[in-house]
Amino acid sequence: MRNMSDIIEQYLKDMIERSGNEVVEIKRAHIAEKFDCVPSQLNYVIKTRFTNEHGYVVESKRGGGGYIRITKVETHSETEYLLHLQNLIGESISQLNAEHLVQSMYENEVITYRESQIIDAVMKREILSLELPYRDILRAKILRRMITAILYAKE
Amino acid sequence: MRNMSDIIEQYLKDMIERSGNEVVEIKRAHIAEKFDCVPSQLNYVIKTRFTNEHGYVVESKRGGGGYIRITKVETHSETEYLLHLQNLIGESISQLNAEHLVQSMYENEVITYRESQIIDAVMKREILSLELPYRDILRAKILRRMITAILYAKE
DNA sequence: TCCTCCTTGACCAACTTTGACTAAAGTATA
DNA sequence: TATACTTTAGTCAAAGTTGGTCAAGGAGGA
Repeated sequence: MRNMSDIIEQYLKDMIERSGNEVVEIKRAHIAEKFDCVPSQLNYVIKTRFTNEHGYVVESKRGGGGYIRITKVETHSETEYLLHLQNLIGESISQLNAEHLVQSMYENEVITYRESQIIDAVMKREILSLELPYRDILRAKILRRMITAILYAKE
Repeated sequence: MRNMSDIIEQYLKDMIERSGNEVVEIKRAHIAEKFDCVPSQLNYVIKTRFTNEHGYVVESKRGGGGYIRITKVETHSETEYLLHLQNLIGESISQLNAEHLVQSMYENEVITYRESQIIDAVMKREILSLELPYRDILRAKILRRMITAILYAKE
């Protein structure tokens, strides 16, 4: 018995998968009606579950014929995908965004579950134990370096 | 008549067993009501009887649709070894010693090559970028936490 | 008695739902 | 065109729903 946001998240991900893992285009009000919730709940779902760090790109348009389009980031080229993530990290990253990003790597089968657990462990603010903003900067440095290790780990 | 905590402990363990010795997901308030106790008693039971050392992993989520999930993990043969290493690390460790230790885990087939590369990446002094002795302390904290992740990674 | 473990509740933190208000884009009309 | 109206989506903060922490006090045994 999950909550509405989880259900909508799953519904959208199913749609994306059925579309051949590419893209889904919805009408906000239509989905809201289908699940009997307020339209802005869709914005909440998107903001918390379909961010860049999660590996999605969201576009939208208002007015007549408006839409929300969610595109899953291409991961055909693993190298390109990882470089993209490193770019996303930049000089600083929050724990939450880092975790989203790690989850994305796992879901895209770029890392194993165990690897995701190992990486997540280091992302915790209580482990990095520095004051902001230095903590987020250190986290970014570590995460970028770990991704580099993944990129070049050839046995 | 035993105490409430023991009863709840048994109840949860029975649930886990009935699930095929795997996992149980509960709502804190619901169990509290069932046993007519305050919700925080569940936290006490979990903290004293379902720890990692006991062989359980506990996850939870707050807010609507919140839950507490308890998963039983089988203790590997290398558990002793990893606990020993954590002991060895202590409060502080140099880059060199850390690398030796990671190498040892790899040679003992407790981690994969890729995992060793990922862990090594974070051990570098230029990544941790703090002054001594804080750098060695941070490294120890990170390494110990990563080993914990390996110890209790489900799946 | 003393010590350890258990129970309880006040306070806190995280996550979700809701709706009023806002902004943008399309459409009709003067 | 310019303007007004309609149709969408976006933002934000308040309220609601869970679980977490901590410390004080209680119960029971050595």
